[in-house]
Amino acid sequence: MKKRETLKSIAATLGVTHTTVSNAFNRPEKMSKEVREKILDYAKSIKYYGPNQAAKSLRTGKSGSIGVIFNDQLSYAFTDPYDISFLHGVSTVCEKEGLNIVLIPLKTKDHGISDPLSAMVDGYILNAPYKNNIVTQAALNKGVPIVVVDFDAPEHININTNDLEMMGEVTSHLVELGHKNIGIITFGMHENKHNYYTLEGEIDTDNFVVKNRLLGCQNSFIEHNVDLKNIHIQETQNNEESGAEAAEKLKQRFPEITAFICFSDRLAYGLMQFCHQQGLAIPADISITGFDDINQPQFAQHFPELTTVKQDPLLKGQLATKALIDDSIEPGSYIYIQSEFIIKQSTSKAP
Amino acid sequence: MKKRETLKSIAATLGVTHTTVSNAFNRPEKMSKEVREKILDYAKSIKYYGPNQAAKSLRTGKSGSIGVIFNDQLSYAFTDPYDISFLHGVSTVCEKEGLNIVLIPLKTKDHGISDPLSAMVDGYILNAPYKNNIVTQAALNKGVPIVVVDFDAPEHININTNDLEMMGEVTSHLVELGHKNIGIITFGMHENKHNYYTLEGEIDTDNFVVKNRLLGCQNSFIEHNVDLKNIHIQETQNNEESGAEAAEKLKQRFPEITAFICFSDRLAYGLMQFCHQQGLAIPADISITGFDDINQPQFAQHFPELTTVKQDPLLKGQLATKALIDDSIEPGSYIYIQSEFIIKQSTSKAP
DNA sequence: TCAACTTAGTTTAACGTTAAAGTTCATCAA
DNA sequence: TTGATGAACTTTAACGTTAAACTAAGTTGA
Repeated sequence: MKKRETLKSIAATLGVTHTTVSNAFNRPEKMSKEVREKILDYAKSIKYYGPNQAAKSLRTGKSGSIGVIFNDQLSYAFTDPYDISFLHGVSTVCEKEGLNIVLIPLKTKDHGISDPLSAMVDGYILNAPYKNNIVTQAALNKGVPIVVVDFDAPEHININTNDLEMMGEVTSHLVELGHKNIGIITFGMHENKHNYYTLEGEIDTDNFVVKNRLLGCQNSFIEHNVDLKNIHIQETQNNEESGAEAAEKLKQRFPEITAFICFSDRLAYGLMQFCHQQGLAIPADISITGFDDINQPQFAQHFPELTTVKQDPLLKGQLATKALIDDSIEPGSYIYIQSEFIIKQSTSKAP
Repeated sequence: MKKRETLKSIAATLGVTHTTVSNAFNRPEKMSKEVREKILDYAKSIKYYGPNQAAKSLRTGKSGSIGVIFNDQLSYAFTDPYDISFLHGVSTVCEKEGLNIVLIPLKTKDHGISDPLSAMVDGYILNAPYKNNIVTQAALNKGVPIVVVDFDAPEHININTNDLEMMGEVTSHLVELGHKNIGIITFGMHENKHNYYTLEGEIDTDNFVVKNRLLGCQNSFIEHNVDLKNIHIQETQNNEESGAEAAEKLKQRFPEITAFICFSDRLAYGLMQFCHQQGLAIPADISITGFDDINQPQFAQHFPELTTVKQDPLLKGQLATKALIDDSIEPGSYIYIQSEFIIKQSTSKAP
C-alpha cells in the first residue's frame, strides 16, 4: 500500500518545490526546459498522470465538465431517439472542447437533504425540465451558468423553439380539414401524472413545452370557433405503448373524435398501432399528427407517413452546449430555433 | 456580487461551528433536532444546496461519479445502437445508486501533457478499449477501480464474452456450407487504421475483441483444412457505409469470395446494400454473417434476416457498473457473458 | 557602472470540506 | 456521592492544489 503521489511528493524527491512541479504541468512558459522535462519524465516514470482533479477544482473553481439533466429518468433518455440525438449534439461540441459530460440521474432514493446535484460541473444544461422538480430548482439556484432548453428561465440562457406557432399550424390544418372533435395526447404536464384535461380555461402545467403547445392549439381553436369542450387532452408517458393506451381511453370515452394531435411521434406511432388493432383506417377514419419527425422505420413501414413537425434535437444539443461555454452570451438571452410543419399522409378530411 | 456561501459563513451567522453545519448535512444522528433544523432551514433560505463537491471530494476521496470511456469518438457512441444500449445498461444501475455518469471524450486537441483523464470519478468503465491508446493507458494506471469490458486487464475486473467460440461456430457454419473463399470485414484492429490483412500467421491487433474473433475464425479454418490464403480481412470503421466500401474493395480484388463474415451487424447491413447494388443475391450468390443481433428495421425490411451472434450490450453495461461498485468483486476477476449463434436467412450453400 | 528588467524559481496562503480528537455538561448506576 | 457514560457540540488538522507575492540571480541599456 504505497502512498499516493502528489505534487509535493514529487517535488520532495526531485529537490524542487511543489509549485514548480505544478508549473511543469500548467505553465510551461514559466520555467526552464530542463527542469520541466526532468519533472515530467519522473512523473511519467511513477505513473503520475497530473494534478489531482478535486484539489485543482477546489482551488480554481473549474472542473472541465458540464452537467446534463433530463426531465425524466436518465435511463429513459437512452430509449428515446430525441434524447439520444440531443446528447449526440452535446457530445460533438464537448469532444471538440475537451469537456466531460456528466449525466445526472434524478434522485430516486430519498437521499435526505443531501444536495440533489452532487456533480462537479462548470454549468448545467437542463433539457425541458419540470418547473417544480427539486433538481430543476436546485440547478437554477446553484449560481453556476445554466442553459435551459425548452423552458423559460429569465435569469439564464434559453434555447427555445416556435412550438406555439407550430401547434397553431397543426391545429389549423386539422380544423380546416373539418375536424371538430379532437383528441390531444401529450406527455407529462406534471411530473408522473397521467390525467385527463380539457382545453377550456387556463392551462395548468409544469412543463413549458406542453404549455406552449397547448396554448398554440387553444389559440387556434378559438380563432376557428371550435368548441373547446370537444377537445380532449390525455396526459401520459412518452412512449408508443402509452400512446396507444391514451388513445384507447379517449376514443372509448369520446367516440366522436376524428383526429388526434400527438405531442411526439412516438405517441403518434402508438396511436397508429391502436387504430390498426381497432380496424380504424388512417387517415380515412382517423387523422393523426405527430411531433419531432423522428424516423422510426419499424412503424414507417406499416403505416402512412406521419404529418408532423420537424425538430432538430442534435442542433438543440449543440446550441445549448455552445451557449453554455460561450462567455459572450449573457444570462437572460433567448436563442430561437425554427421548426417546420410537414404535411404527409396521416391527415385528411373528417369523415 | 455576493460572496459564496460556505459551511463557515453559515456557521458564523448561526453562531455554531462549521463542523456542526457539516454534521447537519452529513450526520444527522450526531446532533439535536433543533440545531439541525435551524441550520437546514437557514441553508434553504439562502439557497445553499449543500457542501461544495470539490472540497468534499478532496477531503473524502470520493466523488459519487463513475467514468465511462469508449474506444472511439464519444459522439460516435450516440450513433451506434450497441453503444447506446450499453450506456442504457450503465444508466439503469447508476440511477438506482444515485451515481453520476461521466462521459469522457477522447482528447482530440493536443492538450499537451495535461492529464487525459481530467474527470473526478471513483472508477472507470472502459468499453472495448484499444490497448495502446493514451487514455486507456492512463485509466489503467490511475490507481482507481477499473472495469474493462471486452478487454484483458489482469489487474482489474474484466467483463468478457465467448466471442472466440462464437466465431468458431460462425466459421464452421460457413465452411460446412462449402465456402472456401471468405471475406472478413472487421472494425478497427488498430486505432484509425483501415488496412487489408490475411489470416496467415500471427494476428496483430490492439483490439481484444477483434483478436478473439479472428482467433476463433483462424482456429476453425485450420481445423477444417481451409487454406488461410483464401481468407481476406478488410479493416474499416464500424458503420454501414464503411461496410459497403470494405466489401467493394474485397470483392473487386477477390471476386472468388462467396461469403463474408462481418464483425458487426452494421457492417453486414452495409455489405447487404452493396450486394443489392451489384445485383448479387443473398444468400444465393453471397452468404453473410453479422454480429450483435441488433434489430435495424430499416434494413431488416429489405433484406433476408441476418445470420448473426446475439449479444446483450444492456446486460454488459449493467454488469460492468455493478462490478465497479461492488466491493466484494476482486481485481483480477473475470465475469463471462454467453452469446448465442443464431442461423437465419442470410447464409446458404456456396454457389 | 548601476538601475531597471527578466528569468526561474520559492514562500505563503487559501480554496471548502470532513475526520478525529477533545471539551462540556447532564444523566445514571451503585 | 462519585465515577462512568453519553449527547452535543468545538477544536484542530489535513486533503492536494494554484495564485499571488516574493527572492535571487543574471541580463540589459545608456
